Amino acid sequence: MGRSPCCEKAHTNKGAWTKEEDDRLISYIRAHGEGSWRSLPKAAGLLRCGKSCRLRWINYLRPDLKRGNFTEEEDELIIKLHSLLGNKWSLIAARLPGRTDNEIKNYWNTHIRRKLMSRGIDPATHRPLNDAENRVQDHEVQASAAAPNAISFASPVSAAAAAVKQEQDPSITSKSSMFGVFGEINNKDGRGTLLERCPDLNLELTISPPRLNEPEQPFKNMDRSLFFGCNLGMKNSSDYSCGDGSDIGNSTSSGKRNSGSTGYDFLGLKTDVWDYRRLKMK
DNA sequence: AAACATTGCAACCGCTCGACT
DNA sequence: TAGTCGAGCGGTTGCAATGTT
Repeated sequence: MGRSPCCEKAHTNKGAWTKEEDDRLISYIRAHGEGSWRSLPKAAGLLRCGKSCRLRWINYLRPDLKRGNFTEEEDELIIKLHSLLGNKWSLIAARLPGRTDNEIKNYWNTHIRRKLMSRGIDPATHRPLNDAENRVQDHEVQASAAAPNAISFASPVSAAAAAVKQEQDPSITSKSSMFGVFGEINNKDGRGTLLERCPDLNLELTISPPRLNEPEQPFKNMDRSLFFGCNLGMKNSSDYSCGDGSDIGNSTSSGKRNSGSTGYDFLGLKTDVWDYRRLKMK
């Protein structure tokens, strides 16, 4: 038995929204609030899919949206956030009040990409376009790590695939870390590029400790658990080391282990593993 | 003025995840 | 434990607006 469709497609409108539909949606949400998108269209008298209503509200009708052109400051902030987060548009949007993920995504694809290209910067990697030396060879890494030195939120599947690849091919280094933090810090002392690149950027990430009793062998449970173990490429620095989870899976460890500890010390918080899903923007 | 090409963005689609039963 | 639902996300598409020839 398959999952039921989100709406009866035969009886729903598609395409551009009319003024009347907008008014209906606005007045319904004003009266009843957001949520229950599945039942909303019927209750509001709209011949639309609930998903479509949600999108229309979030991306266009919400009263707190900031319309109009992006400012230069917003441009730069988006670039910085993208260099750190990759194509995590919702996370980027969370740092830009009044802007939506869809809007930022479109803006990135139409304006900022071109802007970076004109500066000679690869928008995918945030490195100079002719910086061949820095090209990452592993395809899996390229697909999931939009930005070297960036935190990647690779899927468990691709992470597992990377792990298998790494086991099969020892030449694949920690750059293709299965646990989703890619790239290396290229500073001579091996410290802090990630933070130094954007010293004025306040991400205010809320990081919670890992769940207790996290499975010790993540491979057995990879579809349910993605570990945000990481070394941030700072494997030679005791200041920035943290779990990359590789020892858990008996793979090559690329993280520096704190002596006498059962885990790594990420930002001073000792832990075995991190779950990126618990990383939330304030 | 017309035809064609390009751009920008709203909307859709498919997928994933957490919650619930 | 497995199935289902509701919600959210990122990639892609379609089309109107605009620019160019």
